[in-house]
Amino acid sequence: MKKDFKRTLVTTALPYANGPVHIGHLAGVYVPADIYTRYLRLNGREVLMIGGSDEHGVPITIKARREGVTPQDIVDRYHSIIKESMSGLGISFDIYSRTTSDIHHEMASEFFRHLYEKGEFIERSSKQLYDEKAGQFLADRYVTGECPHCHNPRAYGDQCESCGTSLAPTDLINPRSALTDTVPVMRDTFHWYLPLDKWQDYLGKWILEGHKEWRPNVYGQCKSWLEMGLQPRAVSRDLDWGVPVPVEGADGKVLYVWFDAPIGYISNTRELLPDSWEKWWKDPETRIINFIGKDNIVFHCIVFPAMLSAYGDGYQLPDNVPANEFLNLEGDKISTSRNWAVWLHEYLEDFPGKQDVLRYVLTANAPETKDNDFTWADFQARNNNELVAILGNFVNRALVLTHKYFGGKVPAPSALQATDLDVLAEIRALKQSVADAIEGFHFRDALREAMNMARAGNKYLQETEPWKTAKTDMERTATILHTALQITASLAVVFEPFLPFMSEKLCRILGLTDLNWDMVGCGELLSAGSDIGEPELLFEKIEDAAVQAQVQKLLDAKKANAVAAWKPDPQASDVDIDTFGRCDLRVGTVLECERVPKADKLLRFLIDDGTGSPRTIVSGIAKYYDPEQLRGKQICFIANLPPRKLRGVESCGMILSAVSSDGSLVVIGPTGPVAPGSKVG
RNA sequence: CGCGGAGUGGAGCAGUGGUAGCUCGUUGGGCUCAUAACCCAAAGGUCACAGGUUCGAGUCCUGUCUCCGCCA
Repeated sequence: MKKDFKRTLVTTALPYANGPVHIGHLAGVYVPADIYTRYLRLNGREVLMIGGSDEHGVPITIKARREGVTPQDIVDRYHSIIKESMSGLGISFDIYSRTTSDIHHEMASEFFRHLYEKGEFIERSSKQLYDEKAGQFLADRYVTGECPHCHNPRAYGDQCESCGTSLAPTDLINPRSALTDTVPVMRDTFHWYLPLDKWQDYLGKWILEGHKEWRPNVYGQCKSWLEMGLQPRAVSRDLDWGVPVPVEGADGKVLYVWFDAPIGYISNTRELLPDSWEKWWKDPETRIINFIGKDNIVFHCIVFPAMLSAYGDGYQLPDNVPANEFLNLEGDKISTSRNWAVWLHEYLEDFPGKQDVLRYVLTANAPETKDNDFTWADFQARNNNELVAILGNFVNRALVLTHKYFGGKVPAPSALQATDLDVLAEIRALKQSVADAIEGFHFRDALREAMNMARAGNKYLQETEPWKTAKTDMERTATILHTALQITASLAVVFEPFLPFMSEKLCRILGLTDLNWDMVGCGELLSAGSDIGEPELLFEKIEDAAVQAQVQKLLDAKKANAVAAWKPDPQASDVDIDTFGRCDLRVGTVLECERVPKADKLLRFLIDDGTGSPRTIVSGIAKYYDPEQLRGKQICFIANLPPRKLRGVESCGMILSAVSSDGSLVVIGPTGPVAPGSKVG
């Protein structure tokens, strides 16, 4: 830290309350923020960790409409899931509140009014598309239509995902509302804008000159925005869900969710500390750190600082904004709407008592410099090969040996040898590395250095071999185990920010209380003669079946989602009766059916088509039917397709089948018996 | 199209001018206190591609390709 601040305020991006929290949120924001906060507390620093749900905005109203409930129902549901699951993972918020609270509405409202009265806003009118059936204005992305450039029929009002062009909703050909699929109309409206351009020089100097130490992704994106030139940004919306705009003539208008959400950091602080909240926001001795994901960079580095500066009254700007990149899942990007995610509340149910495993994996593989991938195979490997094999095993070795040779009491050491002094010195050096890494927001490095302490412990036992000295020299054995136990105690402390559940358990076994960072590396943490509890395993192996079940769960979810999203193909263009009549459709009886050798998908049929000479048809449906299932059945086929060779077998016609929403396939046949060769039409 | 980030041994990731690293996996050896765990050693990379600057480039410059974000 460049400057010696008195206290630190840690804020965490407010999760949007239209769904539960998943591993992407955790790896990006909450786990690193929690490590940082716990570390500061362990150092006896004055620190607050502020969190809460972001409960306004259009997507919540849409979800509510789809489910036929109120927006309040939606946010109540997800707020409690999020709050409970965060607590279950040991994310140690000092407060986790919500933006629908009275105090937040009051605070956000007052914030707007103050800026309004100071003349910090400009008012602008505009034309915007309006959905008459839904009775609301449409955000850009809720208008779809044909792209004027590439004529993709499913372009969004902000961008065409087919050709990548940025669009305005009014550019679209045949625009439709994504809410009701009706044709929107143009209406006049007006909004208040925060003129960011007014803060261009101030923010530019603050970031580009004052905060070169910010992460490259954060600094780079700010630089880019500043160089393009800041533009006024709307801070209100035409919507009935949110904080009402508190001025005359603003009926039907609410604060834009991005305006009110960051104020949530302040109102939540105030809710926690009604009398002393101000020193956390307005005292230059307070260091503010915003933990966020990369999608939030401009709001936290440009928009919110501009809001705070416009307000004045001593509000402090963040000292750092450590933004992480994104975490992918099994090679695909995490998506709430596609249900491609590992949900925290489900993880806690599926893996009870394994909170630290998730914390460990998400930290060890945190997307600090680029998008990273979470896989269940990696989750299992890190648990089994690192937590169990390295950390758990070292602690277990030390505890078991103590019970075996010294009846569960910390043995008194004699003179320490070079090996003993070396390993303790190494622990102290690693402690410093961990501290430096955490203070520099390099949590992945910090965790690795902490694990190196356990590695050093294993190496120490390997080199000193107390199980051998126990046969000849109990005094030496006592010294070795005394040292090994001190290392174990150091691990209990150093891992507290990362793996708080393991730390608590180990402290209980060791009888360690009142943890403090200074305890790490101390050679006399556990005094000779004190009792050590029965050894318990800190981590246990995770079997293949458990992770396979998780992978299967993901695949099932993906499939279920595809089924839910399935719609029949649109009707094809008209065809005249003569064209149709030229298709010779007939019924046949399956005489023989067998797999085509060396072809996974093909079945070879011999069909009685009434002509007396059986017809051969090859069909690519072997994945859906066993040959026996179709023998003797009657099926429909097209008789007059030109013969075609498939895997060397000549196929005379095509068997008709239907593909269902879940991708399954069913062969089409008559509902009652008919003569082979009967025409279909 | 624009802007920012990223592309490194089998996997996941560090590394911003000077002999290419870490964790896991693999192979060989050692140990046996420990959850078949631990310790040692080895194999394995044209650092996306093509040019350029430099005595020297994963690292700087130019171009190309691919992925992610800027829209909740």
